[in-house]
Amino acid sequence: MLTRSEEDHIKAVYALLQDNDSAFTKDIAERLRTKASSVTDMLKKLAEKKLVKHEPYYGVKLTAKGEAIALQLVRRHRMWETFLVNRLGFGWDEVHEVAEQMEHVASDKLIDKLDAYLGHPSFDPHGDPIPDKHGKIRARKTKRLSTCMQGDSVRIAAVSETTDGLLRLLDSKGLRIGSVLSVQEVHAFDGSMDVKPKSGAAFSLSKDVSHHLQVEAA
Amino acid sequence: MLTRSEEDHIKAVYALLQDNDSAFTKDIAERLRTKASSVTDMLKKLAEKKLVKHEPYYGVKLTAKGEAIALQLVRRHRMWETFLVNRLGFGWDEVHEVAEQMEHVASDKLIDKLDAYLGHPSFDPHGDPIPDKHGKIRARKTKRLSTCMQGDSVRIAAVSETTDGLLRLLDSKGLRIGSVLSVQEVHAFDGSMDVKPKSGAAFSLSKDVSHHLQVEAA
DNA sequence: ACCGTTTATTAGCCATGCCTAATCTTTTTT
DNA sequence: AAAAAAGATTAGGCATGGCTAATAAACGGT
Ligand SMILES: [Mn+2]
Ligand SMILES: [Mn+2]
Ligand SMILES: [Mn+2]
Ligand SMILES: [Mn+2]
Repeated sequence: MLTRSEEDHIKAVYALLQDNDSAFTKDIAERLRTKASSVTDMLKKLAEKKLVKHEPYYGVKLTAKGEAIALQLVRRHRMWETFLVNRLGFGWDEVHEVAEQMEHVASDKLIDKLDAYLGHPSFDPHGDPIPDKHGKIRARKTKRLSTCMQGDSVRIAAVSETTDGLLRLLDSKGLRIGSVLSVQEVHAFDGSMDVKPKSGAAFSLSKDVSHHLQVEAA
Repeated sequence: MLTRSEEDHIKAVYALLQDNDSAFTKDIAERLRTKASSVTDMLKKLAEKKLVKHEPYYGVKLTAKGEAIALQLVRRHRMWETFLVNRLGFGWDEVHEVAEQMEHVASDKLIDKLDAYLGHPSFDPHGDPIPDKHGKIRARKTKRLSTCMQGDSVRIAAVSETTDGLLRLLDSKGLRIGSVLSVQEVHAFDGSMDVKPKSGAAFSLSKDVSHHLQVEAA
């Protein structure tokens, strides 16, 4: 059995490996709001348990076993977020912290039953895919809104960074998963972007925001 | 914020105080599957936090603050059990361990929403009352089936000891919360009891079982 | 009233997970 | 190429929550 801290470290490594092919001590520490030295200690322990491969000074990767655990945690996290939003009526900006705790409840039967109860959802409230019980994730071809060009018409597929501030900002602009936007103009100066929703007036999104929106062709 | 271990100790003290007016180190240790010396350490810590009153060698009681916390934990535990049985379809003999973990998820909003989602249940799947958000428990006048006499007609109100074995035994006899029984005969020799359900043939219950059934007049 | 048994506490140890400060290594800048 | 900066690891310490063994207190039976 893994401790909560071990689980959180594995999940952090997994998350960082989505963007780069090695995860670094400093970034793990930042994600977990802890210190680099603590992370080094934990990486050593996880390496002994054969859950990560740690090349000191050169970063860390997950073993197959470690990745399977990470996927299970991601599954639990996103499943609980879905429950909280779809069943209990939480806002999508309110669920992250609670799911961060619930994901550590250890019971395979619980997650299987929850999965059925929720109707085997494929995506969480932030548009992120929910791995199935074998860890399989449905592949999608998405890109960041910030990489789109003038004239592109796109649908918001997911919000990649789960900070409540960003989610509330999207709420205030009426944006949600599934919203369709056309890119009117991209400003070279600050990377901001003018977009127009299907119905309603165009408005501007900062690069900070567009960078965190995953979109697919509409 | 309390740790999981602190919470479990407070809950154990609360549970023991239901039967006696002081809780003892040995019994707390037994309930938590830990050692008496570990309990002593924890009681000292909880006493410093003003959650218990500990008279060394003479047992421990809860302060008002401690009791409020215990009631909140009991509320969470029973609420999650209700969710697991009523919504996810778990058997009443399968939920204790999982609820033991879920009760430590700290979020008042979560429990309030869950309460509403479940329709403000007053009792958990074992017939135990669920404290309301202020810690109020609906009082009932119940007694152990083992104290009943020949001729008494009673309704099963709660199963006081939550061990899966007992629950499965009750399942096998077709007994559940709300079942009505009449006491046919009490055998002095072993304290066993012949009971007859509303419909069906009479059968015998050992004292071990009747001791753990809380009943009310039918 | 005493003695043995039960129960509780204390003393001392250990693993875990965190920290700061000191010491590498690697990378970047000059 | 050397110096500086950034990043990582190691060394050493601390709080938590366990444990066993030793000791102390309370209780029950004679
Ligand atoms: Mn977590
Ligand atoms: Mn999410
Ligand atoms: Mn618990
Ligand atoms: Mn219960």
